[in-house]
Order: sequence, then structure tokens, then C-alpha cells
Amino acid sequence: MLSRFRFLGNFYSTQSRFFFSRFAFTQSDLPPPEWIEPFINLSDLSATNPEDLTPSPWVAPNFVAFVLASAEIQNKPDVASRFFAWAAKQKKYTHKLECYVSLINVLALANDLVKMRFLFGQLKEMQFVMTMSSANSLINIFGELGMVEELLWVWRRMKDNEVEPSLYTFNFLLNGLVSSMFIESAERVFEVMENSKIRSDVVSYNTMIKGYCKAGQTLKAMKLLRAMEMVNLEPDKITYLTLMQACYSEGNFDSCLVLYHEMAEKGCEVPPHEHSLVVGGLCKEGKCLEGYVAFENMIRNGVKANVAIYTTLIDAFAKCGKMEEALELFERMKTDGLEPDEVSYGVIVNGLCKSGRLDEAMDYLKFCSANEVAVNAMFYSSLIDGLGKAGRFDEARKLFEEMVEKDCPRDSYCYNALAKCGRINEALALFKRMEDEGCDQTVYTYTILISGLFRERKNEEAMKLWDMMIDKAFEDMITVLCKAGRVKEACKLADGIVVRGREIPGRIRTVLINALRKAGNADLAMKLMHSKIGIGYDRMGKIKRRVKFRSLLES
DNA sequence: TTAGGGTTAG
Repeated sequence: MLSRFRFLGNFYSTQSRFFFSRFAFTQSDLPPPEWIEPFINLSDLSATNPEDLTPSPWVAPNFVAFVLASAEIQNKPDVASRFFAWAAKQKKYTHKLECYVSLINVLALANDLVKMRFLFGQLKEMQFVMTMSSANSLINIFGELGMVEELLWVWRRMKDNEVEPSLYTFNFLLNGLVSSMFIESAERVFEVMENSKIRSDVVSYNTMIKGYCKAGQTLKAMKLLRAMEMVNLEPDKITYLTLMQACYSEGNFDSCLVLYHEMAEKGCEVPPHEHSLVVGGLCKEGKCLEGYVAFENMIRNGVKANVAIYTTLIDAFAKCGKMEEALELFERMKTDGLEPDEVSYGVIVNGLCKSGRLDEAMDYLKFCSANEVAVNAMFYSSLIDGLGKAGRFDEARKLFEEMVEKDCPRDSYCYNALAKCGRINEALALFKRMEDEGCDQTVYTYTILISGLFRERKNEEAMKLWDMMIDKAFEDMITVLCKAGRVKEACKLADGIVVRGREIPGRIRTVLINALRKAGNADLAMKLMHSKIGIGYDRMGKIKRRVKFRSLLES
């Protein structure tokens, strides 16, 4: 947005200089602001009603473009639409390409996709000659919204009009494709760049790296980092942050640490977030002392700690059973001028509950409620769990019911904590309540119930729940694998369900189709959508054909 | 033009 503002500023100042020298303007010139302002309030466009404007000679295309660009900067889609419509009605006036681009942009910001599509349909019919700046802007906006068809139209149009794409055009295109998870297409564009006059730069590499990370192909992303060194391109802090973030989410903290040292060695600026990833990684592995060393190291390097880093460390100490150290860090954080938030308090409350210090934990709950710290479900689940384990069932139940009064939605953790400490009938009633309240039952919920039922020798009921759980687990597993981009494994699992004589529900097919599409396998997604893969039963329940999901990926 | 925080259970 800033860059467009800058563009507009340059555009305007050069034009107005031109103006003063000529003292008059023609249809295509732009009037200076002091000429426009009696008619239209540029600093607050909503104060102007376009219908009140005197038309000629003010309806110069550049004037309209300028007002629309102002509306875009002020994010006023209604004003822009009205002004656009008003201008279109004036005699001898037709919109310029830039007017369409401005209005499309402001509509995109307002998320009005329907109007955007309609307008783009008009633009396509206008036979405009595509310009570089309009193409860049459109490719950027369509890319962000995942409107790949529209994006490719602009790209082709540019080619037809023999407008040479710039490095920015390529990078916008790459980013658009990557945001819409068209990774294979992005790969092809990247290859084209490698072989063209325009060489890919750090941004192009970073964008491809982001794409691979999003698709769960961290190894490919790593290879690209090494490829940068081969072409003498210096990776920057964004390259490292993207990769470290991906390694961190995969739980690969060693690689995270390697990248961290690498960037420090290269003298690359290390942003606070990279430090958090390292401290967080060490803490997640239970190495709270090493995490603490990294934390001190960060402060020595002049990077100020923030609430998130403190919270990570406090939690790590609490989990190692070092509650006193955790509380000391909590105090240090406050003397450091940082205000603990609900997550920090949640970590403290959870730690206290785990170490059996329930009354202190209850005091924190009271303190937070009285001091406008948002009390969330985690506070309650920790306390309900702790109270239950200490045999204080009534207090646990009371807290569970109190959540409704306090407008705090109950999650599965709260239900499970209470179900675990009560009798089996109570737990079954809670299972039903979860369903009614739309709270997801987890594997842990089923485990509590099944073991409870077996203990009471209600074996048949237990087995029924077991079957329910297995079906749900398969479905969850497929969803999780798809989200991680591991479509091949998801397909194998789906085949496993069919072999066991069960059918794949439509909603899981959709998950698979979307995963294939996101992984850049649009063709395979189409194939699955229109095929009978996995659906292998006739009306008598006999297997008619059993085409495996896996066959999709083997072809 | 690209990136961007932490917490909960057997």
C-alpha cells in the first residue's frame, strides 16, 4: 500500500509541475490539488458526493484515476464505486485501465469478491493495452486472493501486448502462485526466470522457499538455500526466518539451531523471533537450562526479551519441576517492564496445579478475574485437573459450571479433566453434553470412557465406543496428513479403510481433493473428483470395483 | 515485492 502511495505522489508532483507551466489542462492531464479541492475533498473522500460535482471539464481520465487511487488509499470502497459509476455516465469519458485497477484493489481490500469479478469481466472486454504497473498490481492482488485464473489472464495479456515482465512482475507472480499453493506452477515460472534475461533475486528464492515450506517440503526448501550459495546470492534474514519457522513447526530443533548459528556466523542481523525459535526449541526438548543460556546470550547480543520468550522459558522450568525458578523468572519479567498476559498467567497456573499448589493457583485465577486478564479455558482445565487429582471433586465440578457464568467457552481439555475424575455415568453424560455443545471429542475422551466402561464390565458398550473412535481416528489422521502435505500417506490410509469394509465419507474425499490441489497436483485432484476411486460397493453391499487411492499417485 | 511469538491431559 505504501508503495502505491509513493507512486501516486511521484505521479502527482510531476504532473502538477507540468500544469503550472501550461496554466491549463487538457483531457488527459491532471489538475493540481488546489484546483480539485473546491469540488472534491481529497483528504476525506466520503465527505464528497459525486452526484453534486459539476461534470466538464473536470472529468479528465487522469483526474478520475487520481480520485479513485485516493479512495483506494483511504480504503473507501463505497466512495470509489460511486465515483467510478458517476464518471462512467459523463459524456465523452471512458475509464482508463488504472481506474479499473484502483477500484479492483479497493474492492479486494473490502473483500468484495463478487463486485471484483464483475469489474474484472468488464476490464477484459475493454481491450486495454496492459501496462507494467497495472499488471503488477493486478497480479499481486489476484495472487493474494487465490484468483489464479484471473492472474494468468493478466500475465497472458501482458505477453500479447509485448510488455516485458520485470523482476517485480515475476516475483508477484511467484508469490501469487505460492499463496494459492500452485507450487508446481511456481516451480516452472522459477525455471523460466533462471533461463531468461531476468535473474531471480533473493525475493524470488525466498518466495519459492516459502512455497516449499508451506507444502511441507522442507528438504527442497533447504536445497534452495544451498542453491543460493552456488549462484552467489546472499540469503537474508527472511530466508532464514522462513526456514527456521518451518523446521520449528516440524519439531526439527537441531536444524533450527544450525541455521541460527549459520546466520550469526555470516554476520546477518538476527531478529527477536529467531531467538524465540531457538529458546523455544530447546525448551520443547526439555532442555530448560540450555534454553536459559540461549536466552541470556540473546540479551548479551542487545536483543530485548519479550513476553513470548519469557513465557516459553517459564513453562519449560515449570515442566522440569523447577517451579521456584519459574516463579523467579515471572517476577523478573515484571521488573523488566513487561506486562504478563493471559498466556503467561496460564502457564503459571498450570505449573502450580501440576505441583499440587492448588490454593496458590486459585489465588491467581481470582487475581486475573479481578484485574481484567482474560481468563481462558486453559486456566480452568488446569485447575479442574488438579482439583480432580487431589480428590476435590465438588470444587472441580463447581469450577466447570462457573465457566458458563463467566462466558468462558469449554474446550475438550475441560470436559476430559472433569470426566476423568467423576463416575462413569457422569462421564457418559459429559460425552453427550460435548456433542450438544459442539465440542470435539478427542481420542483422550474415548480412552477415559472406554477404560471406565471396561472397569464396570460393560464390555459391549466399550467396544461400540472403540469402533466409533477408530472411524474418527482414521478420518482425523487423513486430515492431518493432508494438512502436512503428505498426500501419499493419506491415500494409503484411505485404502486401509476401504479394505476394512468401510466407505470413505464425502467430506474426507473433499479433504483429499483439496490436498492434491494444494500440493500442485490439480490434474490428480480433478481425476479424484470425477472418478469412483475408493467407492467400490454396489446396492447389495458387494465390492464392485476396488480402485485404490494410491493408484492416483502411482500413475 | 518475500517472513513474523508463547500455554493445557494418561
